[in-house]
Amino acid sequence: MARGKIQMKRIENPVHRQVTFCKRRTGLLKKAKELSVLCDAEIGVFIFSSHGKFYETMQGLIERYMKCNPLGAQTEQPRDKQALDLKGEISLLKHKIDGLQKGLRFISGGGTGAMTLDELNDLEKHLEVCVYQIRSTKMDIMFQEIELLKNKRILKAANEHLQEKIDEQYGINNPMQQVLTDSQYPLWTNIQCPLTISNEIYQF
Amino acid sequence: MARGKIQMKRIENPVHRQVTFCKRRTGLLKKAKELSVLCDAEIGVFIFSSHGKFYETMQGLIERYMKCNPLGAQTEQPRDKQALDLKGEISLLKHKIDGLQKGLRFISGGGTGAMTLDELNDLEKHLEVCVYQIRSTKMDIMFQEIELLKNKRILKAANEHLQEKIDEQYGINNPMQQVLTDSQYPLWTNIQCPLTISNEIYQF
DNA sequence: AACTATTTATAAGA
DNA sequence: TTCTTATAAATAGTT
Repeated sequence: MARGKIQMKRIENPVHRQVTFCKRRTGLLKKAKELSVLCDAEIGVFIFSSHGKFYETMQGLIERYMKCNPLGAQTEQPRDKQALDLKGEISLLKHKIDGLQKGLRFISGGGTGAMTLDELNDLEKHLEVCVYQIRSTKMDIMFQEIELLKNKRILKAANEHLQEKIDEQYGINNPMQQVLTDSQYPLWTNIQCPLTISNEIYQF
Repeated sequence: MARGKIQMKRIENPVHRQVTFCKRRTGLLKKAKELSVLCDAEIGVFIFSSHGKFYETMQGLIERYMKCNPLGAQTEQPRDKQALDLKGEISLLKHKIDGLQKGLRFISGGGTGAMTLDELNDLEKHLEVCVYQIRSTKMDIMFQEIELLKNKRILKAANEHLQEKIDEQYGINNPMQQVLTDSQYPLWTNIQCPLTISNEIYQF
């Protein structure tokens, strides 16, 4: 938009493309923030660069990215920058899910019966995969916790109790570890494992 | 940005705010499209106006909103405009969910164990509510279909078969209708009903 | 919705 | 990345 027009097509020169990406990303986020402030709207933007790097912003979080608002009276101050980023990412995801739910309500409210069963099934399956992935991560964390206990040789009895609980829920012969590391879309359509795992497992 | 600067704060005059919202929304979507085309990036934007109206765009779908791409070789041509809009909304939701999944993978891949169990549980619960809402809509549709069959007095046997199937899955004494119309967040945390319902129910 | 005077964004160069 | 600057684009106020 300056010193000569450019064609609206992919910039082939990788250096130019990267520079333009940087500049325009900043511009887009600024515009999003302005729209949200001026018009009292909720805006979400998420950006994946061609290399897969992930940028995202939503309403209040735009501030952080745009360096206009230094967090202010945040409830807690994580130790390192990575933790801070992850906290931010989690907030972003939650906001995105909220947006998703709004979208769903919009559709359902607009015209009941307008969505076909097949379409609903697709949506459902997508969400199931989301839940499944979260559950996998949860299980990975739980197994890590257990390993930690084992290695430290503390709370031996507690450890056994935990292992027992897991065996109870997932079956002793269930090759859970293998299943959990498969992050691709599963082929089965019925997920029958319990949706939540009691938090008491972490009260030891 | 023209004929005088404006303050970066909420526009109090509702008419001005609405006009600015319209103009800047268009501008934001255009910028998003340009960034995605020029830099080969995946961009998602979703906008809720203060009045709650829902606008959204993601990469390929920006075209439709910006009227740069008249759908082309689409698989089917819905009869009325409303149906077209809903198809669009559905696609948008699917894309958003895809984005969500990418975000999840990004987080899990980045630092395993960096997310706490509690945070994962929160995410999981949110998604469960999403799935639950979809399932509710599915059930509503199924009950409608059954009512239709009843009223038309056709395929009486088939109807009974369908009712049987549903009773089988959800329990004859389960007050499903009442549960389904409650669209607020449920208080229970374990959803144990089957995640999918066989599509054969629609092959009659 | 249009128009247009200005402000803003940004392409190219450093 | 960051800065500069000439120019293209966006848009605030007006019609």
